[in-house]
Amino acid sequence: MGLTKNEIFTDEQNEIALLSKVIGHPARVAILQHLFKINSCVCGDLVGEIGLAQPTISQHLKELKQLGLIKGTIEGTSVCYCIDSEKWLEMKSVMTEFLNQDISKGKECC
Amino acid sequence: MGLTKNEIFTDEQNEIALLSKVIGHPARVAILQHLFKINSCVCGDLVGEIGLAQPTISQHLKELKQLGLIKGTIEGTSVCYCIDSEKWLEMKSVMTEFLNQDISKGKECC
DNA sequence: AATATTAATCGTAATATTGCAATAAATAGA
DNA sequence: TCTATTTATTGCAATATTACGATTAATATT
Repeated sequence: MGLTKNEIFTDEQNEIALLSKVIGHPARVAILQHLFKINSCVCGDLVGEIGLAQPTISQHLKELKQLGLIKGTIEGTSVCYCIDSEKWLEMKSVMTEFLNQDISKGKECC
Repeated sequence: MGLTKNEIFTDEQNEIALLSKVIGHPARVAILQHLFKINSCVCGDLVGEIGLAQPTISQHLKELKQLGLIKGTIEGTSVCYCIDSEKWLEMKSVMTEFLNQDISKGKECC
């Protein structure tokens, strides 16, 4: 089938999965890291920075944008992208809560 | 092509992506949450807990196991699964570092 | 031994993802 | 206006993922 049955899961489970899925590709990780590294917008040099073809980068940017993690501004003939800090903090909060679940040692049986 | 070009990315980028990819499905999120919730091993009732068929659950468990996030112990005719706390903490560390990248407001341009 | 129970594996269908060439769209500059 | 530059979109091929029925494997129970 290839179709995830989202309807049987909670909103929280679906949100965690959706956020993680977008991070789940090294090109998108690289794009985000680059945006953090230059600590500003990137206006055009992403294709040179990451080693993928322009349409491929464009597609990854689209996914990041759709989720709201980055925003783009048209700047003449090029487009400037930067992290949407509000959405980033929201993701950080959701993911941190998930990751911080306690592992109690007492009841282990494996 | 459908084939991720892992070789052009750093080990760190690939690790972050790989970890996130496994979390990137609500069934696997639900399995992990359930393991945390019962705070012990789960021996057999996962198919009833999550609403997916037994082979599907088995497949998701396999992926979680392959990454090392859970471990299973054969217990008679059933199998007990629990979080591998060492691996979980490792993932938490990698993901937290990624998520904690600083968003400096000074140089925004979008 | 025969049967029941449980989980893994196999096979398969449907859908999603990745990547890129070709093309289009939009603006800047000559 | 014409051309160059840059990004988005389209179309397509290859591979991956998701889901499940059928089957297998392994152990428990009778």
